[in-house]
Amino acid sequence: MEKKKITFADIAKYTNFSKTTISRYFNNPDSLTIENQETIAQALKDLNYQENKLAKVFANGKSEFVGIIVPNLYLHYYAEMLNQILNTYESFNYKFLIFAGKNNEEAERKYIQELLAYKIEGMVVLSHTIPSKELASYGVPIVAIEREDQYVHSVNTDNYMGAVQATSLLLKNNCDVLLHINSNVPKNVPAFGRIQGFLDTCREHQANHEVILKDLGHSHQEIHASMAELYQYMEKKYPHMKKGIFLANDTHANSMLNIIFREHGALPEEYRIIGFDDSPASGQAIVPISTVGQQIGKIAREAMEILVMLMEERKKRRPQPQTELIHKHVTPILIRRETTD
Amino acid sequence: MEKKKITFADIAKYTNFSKTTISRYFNNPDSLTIENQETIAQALKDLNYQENKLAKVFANGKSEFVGIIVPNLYLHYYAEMLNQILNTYESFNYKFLIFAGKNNEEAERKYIQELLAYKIEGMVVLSHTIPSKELASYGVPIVAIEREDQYVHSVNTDNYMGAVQATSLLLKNNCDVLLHINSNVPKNVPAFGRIQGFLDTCREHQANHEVILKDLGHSHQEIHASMAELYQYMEKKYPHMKKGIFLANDTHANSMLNIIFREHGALPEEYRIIGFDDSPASGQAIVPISTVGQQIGKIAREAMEILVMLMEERKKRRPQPQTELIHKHVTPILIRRETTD
DNA sequence: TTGTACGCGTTATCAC
DNA sequence: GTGATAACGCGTACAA
Repeated sequence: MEKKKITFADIAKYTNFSKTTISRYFNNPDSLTIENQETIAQALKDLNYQENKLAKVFANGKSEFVGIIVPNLYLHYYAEMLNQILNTYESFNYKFLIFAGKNNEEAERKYIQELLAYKIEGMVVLSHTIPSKELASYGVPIVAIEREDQYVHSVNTDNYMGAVQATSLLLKNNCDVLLHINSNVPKNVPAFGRIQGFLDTCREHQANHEVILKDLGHSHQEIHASMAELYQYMEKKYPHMKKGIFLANDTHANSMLNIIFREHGALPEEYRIIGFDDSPASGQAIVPISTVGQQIGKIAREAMEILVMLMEERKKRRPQPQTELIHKHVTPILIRRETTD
Repeated sequence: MEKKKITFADIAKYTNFSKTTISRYFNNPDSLTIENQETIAQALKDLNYQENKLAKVFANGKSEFVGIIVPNLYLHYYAEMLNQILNTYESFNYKFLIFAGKNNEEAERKYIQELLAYKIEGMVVLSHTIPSKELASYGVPIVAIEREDQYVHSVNTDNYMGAVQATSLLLKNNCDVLLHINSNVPKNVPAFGRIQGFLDTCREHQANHEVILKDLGHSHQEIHASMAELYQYMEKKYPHMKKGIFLANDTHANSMLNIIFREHGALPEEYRIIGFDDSPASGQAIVPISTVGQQIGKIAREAMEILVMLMEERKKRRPQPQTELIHKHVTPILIRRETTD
């Protein structure tokens, strides 16, 4: 194990060049003769040089770090989003410093301070706890994904359109009554569009409908219990009617499907179900569940493209600060499987 | 937006102390009088000082960075492991630089070079592509999780014990034949223990058994098709016998369960099923699936504890290099749900 | 095309 | 208890 690390000074001594020339070899190789390039290349091998980006960053101020704050990685949605963001490394070469939030403002503030201390050039925020107004005040380019975004740039799924598609599909299935089951989503988060899209579509088509908003719990057990209760409710309130249920996500949809399926030994014609997210749960359910597929890869890429643009602009000698906020929407894709006709 | 960043020099000027004293305020505050501490604290607020860890790291060489290489975040297992590792930040204060591998040796080598360039103090490797011998040669403390680990420290689930527990449960269920379905796991990766544990337990109890090792595919469709085929195979080969099936993971188990359930409208007594991992899929299946629960949180913590120990040792003036490899095993927990009696 | 000298923001080593 | 000064490894005018 080589204990002493090789620096430009060592290479310079070894090749009889100056440190500057070594530096140029890395940053502007064309300014050296081919011969000298080869000399240095050989020296790097001989000495087994290991580049030191920290020193480089320290000298030129470009850390190439992007900070990410996710609420958790338990939900497939966040894990996959992180995955897709990490994959942009190949295109943009930014490195990612990641913190998993704990639904705790103070903790997340600490994370942000830590990120700033490491001189991140930008930040992608998926966590919901800290208001966008505060985020915007940190003086670092920020792109939010699927959260309240009044004061920061953002990329979101077009939740409204997704809901319209889902609801329309249920209408085409000739359902007698349409139900939307969701939690009490605040109006200022993008996911609220799922409720609004459902309502508008139902009203437009003068369809019999009901929106059920309540805390459905977080653990699987709680969700399952909520769904069981709602099933009983629907059975009583809408007997012998074809019920089209649009659930807020695939986990909920799967839970509801399981309850119905076990009750009937199959999914009866009387129930049509559609979820949201296209999470693995939907495809691997006892009956593959129709869903609205978020284009996670596209969202991640758009977010990074905006962030990179902002970060690059900032590094210019005379930066033109982006004045208007960018709020990009990515249209989700309706995925028809077996829980709808 | 404060454009000019405040440095120790600014604070020193503002307070009429020297830079050294400012540094001491952060690293050894007790060496200052209370009075002076307060003076400096006030100055920090007045000037809105933002610490610069990069400069600190550059000066003292302790980056507090740990590199992580995961194969992907699509599988819940890796996502949750990453989650748990990230959570150790609260305890150890190490920051994580993360790369998602692409099953591509060259790409992962590039990632490792990048990590080394950022002067990571240690590395947690979950990816399988690069041999442990090469990993060990990079001169950085490394802990592997659930992968080939001949030349590096590691923390793994006790796969053998997990398989013994699963198989024993099937035996207690009075199955006439025991089947283990898995892919062709190499002998040198920890997961091979699942096969060995199954075999040893069956032999010990002189139970009728069969191990089916084949490529089951990676996409949900492929897996589903493989399972459908295996179901037909079992129906023919073991008619009217009570079949106890131990599957390599919960995704496979869920797929097999769905096939059986749809065929019979329920899970017949003739089939008993157990998976591995305790992934959400197992609990949320049409019939909650018995499984062997990996203690992901515990594994993550043990891995970081070992890594931290190694990293701290290395920072001492006269480090005592750890000579023997540590291979820690974490016992999994049998989770009995409804697919076994 | 190549070299000199200094700056980046902190810590470490001596002094006082 | 406090201060001056030299590292740390690289980039970057400015010179040659």
